[in-house]
Amino acid sequence: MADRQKPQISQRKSPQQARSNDLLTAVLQAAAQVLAQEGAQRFTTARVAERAGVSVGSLYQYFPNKAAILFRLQSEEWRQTAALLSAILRDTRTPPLRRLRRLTHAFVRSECEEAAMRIALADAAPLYRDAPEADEVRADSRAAFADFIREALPKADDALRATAGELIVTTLSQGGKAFSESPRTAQEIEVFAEAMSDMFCAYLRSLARR
Amino acid sequence: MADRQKPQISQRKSPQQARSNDLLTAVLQAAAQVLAQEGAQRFTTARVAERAGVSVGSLYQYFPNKAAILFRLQSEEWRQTAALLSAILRDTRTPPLRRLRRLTHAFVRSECEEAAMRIALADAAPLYRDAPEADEVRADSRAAFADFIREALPKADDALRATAGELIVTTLSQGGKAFSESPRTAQEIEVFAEAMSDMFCAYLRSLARR
Amino acid sequence: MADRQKPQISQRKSPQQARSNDLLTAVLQAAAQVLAQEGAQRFTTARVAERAGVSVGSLYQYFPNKAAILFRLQSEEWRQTAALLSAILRDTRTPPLRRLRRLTHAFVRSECEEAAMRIALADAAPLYRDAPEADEVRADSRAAFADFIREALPKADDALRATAGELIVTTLSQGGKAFSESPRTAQEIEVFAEAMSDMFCAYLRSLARR
Amino acid sequence: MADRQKPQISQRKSPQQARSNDLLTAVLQAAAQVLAQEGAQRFTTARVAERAGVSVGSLYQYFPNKAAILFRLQSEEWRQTAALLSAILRDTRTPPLRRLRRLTHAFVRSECEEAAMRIALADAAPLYRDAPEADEVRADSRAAFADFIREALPKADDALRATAGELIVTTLSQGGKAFSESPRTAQEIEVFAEAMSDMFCAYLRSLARR
DNA sequence: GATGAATGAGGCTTCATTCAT
DNA sequence: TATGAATGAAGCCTCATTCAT
Repeated sequence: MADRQKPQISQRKSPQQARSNDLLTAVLQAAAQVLAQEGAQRFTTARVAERAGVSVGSLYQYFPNKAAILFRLQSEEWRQTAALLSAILRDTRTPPLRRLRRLTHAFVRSECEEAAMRIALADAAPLYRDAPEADEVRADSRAAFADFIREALPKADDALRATAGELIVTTLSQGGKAFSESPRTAQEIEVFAEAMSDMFCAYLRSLARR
Repeated sequence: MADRQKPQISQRKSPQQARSNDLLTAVLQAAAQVLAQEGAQRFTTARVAERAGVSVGSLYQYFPNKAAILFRLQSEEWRQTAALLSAILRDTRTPPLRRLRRLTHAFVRSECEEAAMRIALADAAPLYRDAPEADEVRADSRAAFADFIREALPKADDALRATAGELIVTTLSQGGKAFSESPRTAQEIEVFAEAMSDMFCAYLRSLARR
Repeated sequence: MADRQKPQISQRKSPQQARSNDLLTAVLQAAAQVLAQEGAQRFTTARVAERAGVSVGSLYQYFPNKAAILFRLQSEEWRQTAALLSAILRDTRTPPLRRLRRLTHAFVRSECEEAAMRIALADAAPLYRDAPEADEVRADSRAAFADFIREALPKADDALRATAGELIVTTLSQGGKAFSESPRTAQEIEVFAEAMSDMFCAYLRSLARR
Repeated sequence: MADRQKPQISQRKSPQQARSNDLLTAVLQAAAQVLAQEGAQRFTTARVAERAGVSVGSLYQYFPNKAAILFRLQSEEWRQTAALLSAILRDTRTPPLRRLRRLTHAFVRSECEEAAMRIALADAAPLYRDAPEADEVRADSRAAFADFIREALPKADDALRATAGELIVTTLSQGGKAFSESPRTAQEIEVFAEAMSDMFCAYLRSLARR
C-alpha cells in the first residue's frame, strides 16, 4: 500500500454565529447538489463555491480542504441513517426480528433516496476515506446494533454475536448501497428489502436454535 | 445525475507478435503494481508506462485510454473469479448447500488476496464503470449461478429464484469486498466466510420449506 | 467533409477590475506577438502565457480555450477594419466611385500592416473558423457595404446588387490578403490598390450602363 | 517573422518501377481522401498509410515527411488547373475576352469540385507553403497568362501588363477559392463566374481604351 | 472577514519519425 | 525492401490552494 497521508479533515472552526452556520449549510447543500448533478469527477471547489453563492476563499475558511467537505457530507448521511436505525432498533416493544425487518426496509428505502448523490459520494470515497474521525460517527450505530443483537441472540456467546453483527451490518449497508446503484421502482425496493429481511431472520433463527 | 460520457474502452489492437504480447503483459503487470502500491489517485499513464519500462506512446498503442487499462485489469479479475466460482458451482456431485459454502469461502479468500489492488480498482471504478463490455464478462457467472439456484430451489418459482439469486450474489460480492478492505488474518477470513455461508444456507433452507 | 466540432469560443468572464483588464490586454498582446513572430504552428497556450508574463492558469481564466484567444484576436482585426471601412463608405459627400477607390487603398494598406500576424491568424483559421460569433462581427460591414452598393448602382435590381457586392467584397478581402502575403514596398501597395480600384470602377460603370 | 525552416519537400526517389508508381498513386489518393473526409487537423501519416493499405515505413520511402505529401497533392492540383487554363488561354482562335470568360468559368467550376479537399489543403498550407519548388509549378501558368495579357492589351506597356496580370490572377485564384468554401449550386457558380468575367472584361476594356 | 485572481504542477493524449526485424 | 512497434517531446487543459486587496 502506498503511504498516502491521511488528510486533516475536521472542520477549521465551529460555526458560532448564525451567519457562519448559514454559510456552512449553504456550502453543504451546494456540495450535495454538485455531487448529485455533476458526479464525483466534476466535484470541484470552484463549482461548489459558485453554486453556494460564496467565494472559494470563504469556503476554505470553513473547510481545510476539499476532502473535508466530502467527509462532512458523508458524516451527515451517516448521522441521519444512524438516527433512523437507532430509533427502530431501540423500539423494544416490537419483537427483534420484526424490528430487523423494519430496519432493513427503512435502510434500503433510504439508500434509494438521493441515490445519485450517494453514488457520487461513494465514488469520491478515496478522497476522504482515511479520515480517523469516521469511526466516531459510526460508534453510536454500532452500540445500538450490539444491543439489538444481544437481545436477539440472548444465549449466544460474544464471539458469535460479534460475527453475526458484523455480517448483518455489512450485508445491509453494502448490499443496500449496491442495490441502490441502479434506479429502482418502489416495488423492486420492497421485494429486495423483504428478501434481505427473510435472509436475516432465517439466519438469526438458525443461530438461536443452536 | 451528470451526463458522464461512456468511455471507449475496447482494445486498440490484438497482440500478434510475441514482443507485443510481452509488452502488453508488462503494461498490465505494471498497472496492477501501480494501482496496488500508489492507489487509484496516483494511477497515471505516465507512472504505468515508467513502471513497465515502456514509453507512454507504446502504452497507447495497446489501450485507447487510461480507462481501458483499468477495465482490462478489472476484466482479468472477473474472469479469474468467474472461473473459480463456475468450477465450484457446476460440481453437481456435491450437494448444493455444500457447494454454496465452498463458493463463499473461495470467494472471500480470493477477495482478500491482492486486496490493495482490488480496493484501488474499486476506487477507480468511476473511470471505467460504464463500459458496455462489462456485462459480457459477467454473463457467464450469472448463468452458472442461475443454474445453481434452480438446483437449490427446485420448487420455487422464477421470481423467487431471481430475487434470491440477486440477493445472494450481491451479498457475496459486496460483503466480500467490504470485508477485504481491512487487513484480515486467515482465521478471521474463515470465520467470516463461515458465518456468511450459514446465513445463505439458513436462507435457502427457509425458502425451500415454504 | 469531416464533422469537426465547433469550439466554444465566447469569453469566460468580462474584466471587472483594472488588474484583470491589464492581464487581458497583456495576454492579447502576447498572443499577437507569438503569432507574428513564431507562426500559427508554434502558437501554444504555454508560449502565450510565458510571453505575457502570466501563468497558463490565468490565461484560462479569461479564455475558455486556445481557439478563443485566436478568435478574439481576429475579431479585433475585423472590428478595426470594419470601423475604417464604415467611415469611408458612409462619407456620402464623396462620390461613390471615389469612395470605393479610397476604401480599396485603405484596405490594402491596412492588410499590409502587421502582415505577419495576419497571415498567421489566417493559418490558424481552422481552429476558430466555425465560431458562430464570427457573423455578428461582420454584420456591420455587410450593412455598410450594402448601403454603398445601393447608392452606386441606383438602377440595378437586388440580385445584381447582391452579386456585385459579394464579388467586390470577396475580391477586396481575398485579393488584399493574398497580396499582403509577400512583403511589399509602399509604392507596390499603391500600384496594386490603384489597379484594383480601376477594376472595381470599370466594373461598376459597366453595370451602371446596362 | 520567425525563422521557420523551410522543409525539404521534394520527393525522395522517382518512381521507376510500376510498383512504386502504384504505391505512390495509392498514397496520394489516400491522402486526398483523408484530407477531404477528416480535415487538415486529422491528416496524419498513420491515417494516410492505413487508408492506402501501406505501412508508415513505406510511406516514408517515397516522401521525406508529411509536408511532402501535402505539397505533392497541391502540386497535382496546380498541374491540373494549369493544364485546364493553358488550354483555354492558348486557343487563339477565340477572341481574348471571350477566352477570359471561359477561363473564369472553368476555374470557378473546377474550384468548386472537390471543395472539401481543397479547403483542407488550404488549411494545411502552413505545413508545406514555404517549399521553393512551388514556383516551378506555377511558372508555366504564368507564362501562358503573360502571353494572353500581351494579346489582350497590345498597346499597354509592360508595367501595366504586369500589374493587370497579377491583379486578375490573384482575383481569380483567391476569389475562386473563397467562393468555393461555401457549398454552391450550379447556378450560383455560373452567376458568380459570370460576374467575375464581367468585371475582368470591363477592366481590360477600360485599360485598352487608355 | 471576504474575495476571487493567480498559480503551476501535473494529468491525458497525439503523432511525426525511426529502426530493428 | 517492407513493416509497424516504439519513442517521447509537446500540446491542451484542470483545479486545489493561496494571498494581496
